[in-house]
Order: sequence, then C-alpha cells, then structure tokens
Amino acid sequence: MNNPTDTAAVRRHNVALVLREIAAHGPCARTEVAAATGLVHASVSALAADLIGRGLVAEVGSASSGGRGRPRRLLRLVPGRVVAIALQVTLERVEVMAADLAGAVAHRASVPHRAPFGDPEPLAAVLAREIGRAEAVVRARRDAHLARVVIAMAGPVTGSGHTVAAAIDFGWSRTDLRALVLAHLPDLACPLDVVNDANVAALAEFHARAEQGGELPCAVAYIKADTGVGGGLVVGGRIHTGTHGMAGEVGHIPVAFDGPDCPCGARGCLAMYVGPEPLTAAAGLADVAARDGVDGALAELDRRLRAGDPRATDALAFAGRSVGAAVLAISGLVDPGEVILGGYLATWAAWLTPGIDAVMAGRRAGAPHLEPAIVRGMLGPDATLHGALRTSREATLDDATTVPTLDKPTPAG
Amino acid sequence: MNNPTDTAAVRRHNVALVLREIAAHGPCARTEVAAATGLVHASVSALAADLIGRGLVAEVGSASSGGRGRPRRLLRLVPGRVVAIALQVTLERVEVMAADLAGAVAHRASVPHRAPFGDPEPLAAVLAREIGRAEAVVRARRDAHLARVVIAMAGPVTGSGHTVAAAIDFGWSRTDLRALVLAHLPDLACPLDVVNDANVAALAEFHARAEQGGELPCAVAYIKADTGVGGGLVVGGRIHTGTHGMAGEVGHIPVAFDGPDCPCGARGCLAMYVGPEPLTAAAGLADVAARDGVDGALAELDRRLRAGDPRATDALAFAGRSVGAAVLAISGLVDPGEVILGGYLATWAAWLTPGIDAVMAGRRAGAPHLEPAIVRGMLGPDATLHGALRTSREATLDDATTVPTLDKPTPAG
DNA sequence: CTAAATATTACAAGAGTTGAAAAAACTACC
DNA sequence: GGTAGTTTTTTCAACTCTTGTAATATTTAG
Repeated sequence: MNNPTDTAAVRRHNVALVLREIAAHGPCARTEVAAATGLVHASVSALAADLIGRGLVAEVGSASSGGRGRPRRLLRLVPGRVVAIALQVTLERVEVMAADLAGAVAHRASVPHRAPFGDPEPLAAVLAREIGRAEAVVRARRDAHLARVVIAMAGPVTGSGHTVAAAIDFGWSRTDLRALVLAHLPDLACPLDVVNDANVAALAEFHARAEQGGELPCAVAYIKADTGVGGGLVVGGRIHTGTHGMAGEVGHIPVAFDGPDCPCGARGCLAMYVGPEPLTAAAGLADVAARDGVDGALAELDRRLRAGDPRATDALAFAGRSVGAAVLAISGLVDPGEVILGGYLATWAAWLTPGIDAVMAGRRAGAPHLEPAIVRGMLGPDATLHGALRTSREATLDDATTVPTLDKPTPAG
Repeated sequence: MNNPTDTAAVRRHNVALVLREIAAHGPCARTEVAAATGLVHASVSALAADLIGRGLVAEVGSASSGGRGRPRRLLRLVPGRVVAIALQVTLERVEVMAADLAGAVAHRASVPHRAPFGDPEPLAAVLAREIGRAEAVVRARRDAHLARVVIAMAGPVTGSGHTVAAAIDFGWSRTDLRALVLAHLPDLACPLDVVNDANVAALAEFHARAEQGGELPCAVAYIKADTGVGGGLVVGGRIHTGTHGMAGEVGHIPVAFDGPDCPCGARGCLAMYVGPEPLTAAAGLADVAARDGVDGALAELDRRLRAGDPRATDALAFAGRSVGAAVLAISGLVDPGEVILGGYLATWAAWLTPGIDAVMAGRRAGAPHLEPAIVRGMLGPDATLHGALRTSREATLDDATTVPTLDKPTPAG
C-alpha cells in the first residue's frame, strides 16, 4: 500500500469486506453483514447491490428471524460464478482441478507429462493443452468467469510470480514458465501465476484450520515430506515468499552443521534425515528402494511401521528428532502459532512425535506457552491443488471489482 | 486492515504518504512530492496545508529550479515538533534517549538501575522516573508533541506489545511491564510500548541500509551478539514479532541437534557457539572471564584477535561456521535479501566470515543468486535506542493525524 | 518591459460513506 | 379480519475526499 488512495480504493476494500463475510459465514442477511463488518446498513445495501450486479452474490429466499418483523433476505455466493484453474506438476504427472469460490469442483484431470530433463518446453505444451481443456469446460458454463490460472510446482518461484528459479527435478534454472505457457495460449483472458507447491499447500492447510478453529494465528509454518521435503510460511494470512521465493524451504534447514552432505551443497539438511531416501535407508529398505523405487519403499515402510518393526519405528523416532530441531529453528525464527505436518509426516505423525517431543521437551519445560502446537494437516495429497485454488480465491475476495458486471459488458451469448 | 474504510482513512493514508516523502527526501517542493507520490498537485497542496497546520511541516525558503518560472517553495520537517522517548534496559543500566522525527537528540541519559532478581517493580520505578525526566525536557520545548514512549529490553514481548513473556536475566515471567510503569505515570498523555531490544535494533539497521542503498529488500534478518545472542526479522518494512513475540530469537536456533545443552532447555543452540561465554572459553579465556567478567574477556579476545593469536582466530572461525549454519536456516525459512550482523559479530566480521563462507560455500556454488548477502550493521551499540525511536517514528508517519493542530486544541501555555 | 515558463491555489465535479427517515414485510394480538 | 408493533431494507440529503481544469503567482530570458 504505497500508492495514493482514492475513493475507488475505499470501494474496493469495502466490497471485498462484504464479499468475504458472505463467503465465510454462509448465507446471511445484510443486517448480519453490517454487524460483522462494522459498516452501516445503507453501505451494505449498496455494496451488496454491486456484488449482485456482478453475479457474485444472490438472494436466496427469506428467513424469519425468530420473532416478528420483516424477515431477513439471505445473501449467498452464487455457485460457479467465479472459477479458477489449478495445475500441479509432479515428477510424472500434471494434476488439474477447476473449482469455484466455494470449492465446488468443475473439472478434474490427471495426465502423465513425460517431460524431458532440461527442457521445459514440452511440459509447457502439456500445461497449455490442459489449461485449454479446463478453460473450455469453464467457458461452456453460463455466466462462469474464469478468474485465474495457477500452476504449482516444486522449486523456488521469484516474487514477481512467474519464474521458476531452480527446478532441480526437471533440470531447469531461471525459467519463465509463465511466458512459455502463455506463448501457447495467446487468447487466455485471465492472469496466470506460477507458485511453489509447498507454499500453497501451507496456505490451504492454514485456511482449513482457520475455518474449523475460530482464531487464526498470526503465523503458521508447514512442513511436508513426500517425494521431497518442503514447506511454507503463512504470515498474516498470506504466503511469505521471501526475497527469492525460497522462504519455507524447510527441507534445507541445517539441523546438524557437521552432518552428511546434501545435494544442495550444504551439510546436515533436514531433507537428509526425513527425506524419502534417507528415511527408507535408515529403516533398512535400501534394497527395496533400489528394486521398487522410492514409492515402493515408502509403502513397505508403512507396512512395517504398522506391523511394529523396531527398525522402522526407530528410524521414524530418529527422523522425528531432526524434525524437532527444525521446529525449534522455526519457532525461534518465525514463532508460528502452529506447525502443521503434511505428506507422510502427517501420516506417520504417531511414530514421529516421540522424537519431536524429545528434542522439544527441554525448551517446552522452561516456557510451554511459547512453543508452537504441532498438528497434523487435514488435507491429503490434494493440499497443493486446493492451495493453488485458494490463492486465486484470495485474490478475488481481495478485489471483487475484477469480476465484470453481468448486464452489458459480457454480451457473449 | 480488516475494518471498514471511509474517506477519513483515505485522508490518513495520503497525509502519511506526503509526510513520508518529505521526511525521506529532504526539503522538497510540492511538485516533487506530487511526482513521487502519484498524487495530483491540488491534493498535495491540500495535504501539505494539513501538515503545516499540525506544525509537522514548514516552508523553508524558495529555490529557483534551473530555468525560468516561479521558484518552488520547499517543504521540510519541522525540527523538534514530534518527539519520542526511548529507553533501553540492559543488565545494569537504563539508557534513555529522546529525539524528534529527524533523529535530532533532545535528551540523553544513562543511569544504573540495580534491579533485584525476580521483582520488576523497582525497575519499573526507575523507568517511570526517567520517563518523567525526559518528558519534562520535552514539555519545556515550545510546540513539542510527545508521540510515544518505547521501552526496549531483552526477552520476548507478546504481540499486544506490553507484556514481557520471559525476561531470563531479570527472573520475570509474563510481566505486564507497561502496566507497572504506567502505574507511576497516571498523567502520561501518550502511548507506551514495550518492545524486544534486538527486534527494534533490526528495524534500525534495516532503515539505516534502506536510507543509503536505494532498494529495500522485502525481508531482512538481523543477528547480534553482545551480552547475549539475539536478532530480529523485518518483513515488508515491519518487525515480525511472531505469535508469542519470540520471532527473531536466533540465539536459540539449533545448529547441531546433538550439540551441548543450552540453558533454554534445548541442545546445540547458536548461543552455545557464538555467545560471549562459549566464545571466550573456546579462545582459551575462561580464566580471564572468571577473573574480569565477560566484558573483560571480550576485551581481551579483541586484543588477541588483532594481535593474530591463532587460538582466538580459530575460535572465531569455528563460531563463524555456526553462524553460517544459522544463516542457512534463516535463508531457507525466511529468505531475506540480507542478513545483518550486529554487536561483536559486526566488530569481528573479518574473522567470522571465513567460517560463514565455508558453511555456505556449497549452496552458494549451486545457486549464488538465491543466498542472502551478509553485511555488517552500520549502527553501533545505540542500534536498539535508535530502533525504539524508529518504531515511534513509523507510527507517526503512518498516521500523522494523531499530531494535533497548532491553532486551538493545544491551549496549554 | 514583455513573453514564456514553472509552481501553486481555487473551484466545480464525481465518487463514497454516513445517519436519519421512509418504505417494506411479516407476526402477534384484539 | 384488521391493526399495531417489530425488524429489515431502501431512499435521500449531507459531508468528505480526490481529481482535472482553470486561474493566479512569480521568476527568468530576451
């Protein structure tokens, strides 16, 4: 907010306020919105009329409010009015999901991409094709407004939100993925963002918790492990990307500065203790990994954990200690209210917790009220897709005036 | 910004914008302010008139701008109009400084406090007495407006900004220092804040760099060591306090999770490697420390470093490695554009850098553009006092309408 | 001394919110 | 069944703020 402000900005802000309230607290009357936002009845009426004009909000019947008096006319989000497309790039596939502001899924796809190492162009073509398909689905719906396309993938993304600084798994460096994809889509009429997968997963988990628990902490950290170790920081409800898009890369927190060498160039990184390869190796599954791949080894590790194999449980307990060290680092630096575990850290939380607690016990004993709560993420493997959709949702809720009015400006029939 | 916005908020924002511009870029004309802020000439005139009415800004002569034409009338901050009082609590003394928005010092004091362990009340009395003295100095000045009193001390301060959660050095816990001090000052007519000393020092160093370098990074981390190891995070120009006021406590980042026990309850904390006791001990000065205290040992260490004593330089090189590990953790988590060293880390940066670089070399080799620059702080031991003043300054610049107009509202003679 | 150039102010218009009054719509009660 | 009471929503005049244009002020070049 370094720019000059005028009354239009006030309008934007207050429209967003009303829309956010209606989106968050289900169908509700104008009076309730006024009470919740602090705006005056007259203002809420005008702002709601604006939102209705954009097709974002509609009146949905009346509800007599207990005693006598005029019944309140409830407002709610119009399903399917604003849709976003999210794409997640994993090692082998592209996952696609399109959903509206309420989270109703309009389109879902999963395709293999067979991207060659070192050349982002074929993957960009696949992404563009899938965006086109999803866009066609959205366009077929009457009055659906495509707000944004969001591509999530591993690797730091620079602040401006389009260049992947280093995608180790794909052998790229400083690749403007947005430009590559947009080159295939000259007619795309909405913004396209590239984001870090773990960062948006953190955002999704943050909102999932905020929606069920009442209070939302000022900061939340997310640590996940699946094919890699990553994470994200949500500060004040927003993703903290950092100067180079590296923020939240918890996989490379050094938990032992004289530890084993990490491919990143440093020593003793967290990923060297809880990453899939070191973890399965520590559980004595190196041979399984060599034969069946990492996924097979992880599945076998899961079986052995549930069977009570001591070598497996010991490996998890040791890994837990490194997670505990990372949590202490996070606690001291960022001081989040909660640390959320994702991926197999959530699945195997029961076996990790003893190690985490052991490392944190000392400090907790001194000041238990100052340490973050460690909780399991509630979203499964789709956390990233949901998070990518969430970034679009937040952008729309922040500035609803980007959604066109339904009267004349869209004469497309 | 979750509250409804009205035109008054627009005014606040734009007044702040103009004031900030005048404060930052010296005496400048309305035209220049308009160009820099994006506001229209007419608006700048009105806003400047408001600021002049509050006595914050004054016209200071004309300056012909090159060629012909009406000369521009320059605006500048009125010295001494808005004054803040900062107090820093150290182990043995209370340091006091009062200064105006431009940083001109109006009052300076340093008194021993002899605070007993476990009882905050005597210290609160000393603080209240010193605030009263500083206030009297401010009040004696014609038209000086006391904006804020800020108390900086070690220990996490909760977000609401008044309770010290744990002051280890003084043996307090969850102490509402603000209430204790205000009880002695029933007539204090301005807000009183309690802040973490290292956090505000980080803010001061951030602004010191921002003022000389043009671009300010989106995030900056600060690490200092003197009587203790601490730090701060500045994100988006603001101090990130965290959920419990613990953010930036870099002294307790674990750099080796099987390292030596730390009084905080954890193991391998950074403070166990670069803190004054471990550092002097590693340099073979344990006996000096026992005889002359920590300060004596640090002075001796400084002499030996400059004399080239290999044991001293080796100790610093080793400590540097732990700092490097902490920087890697900070880089991965927060991804600041710069890491600023303070205290004796700045003084002895030349001996620490080899160790830091050794730890960071590996990752820098892979992606040099993604690692933060490590720089020495420019402010000396007064960084904390300047930072405390800076928090007040930022609050005033954010909302200049808190400064009363000079006409009638202040009939005090 | 005049014309050009630059800086600042004056003024009407447009957009937004606010507060009070009016209208709408339903329930309860006689 | 009609009327009063209650609650919700809309209408309308007033106020504030920014903007764009025009007018005014002030200096230098020629």
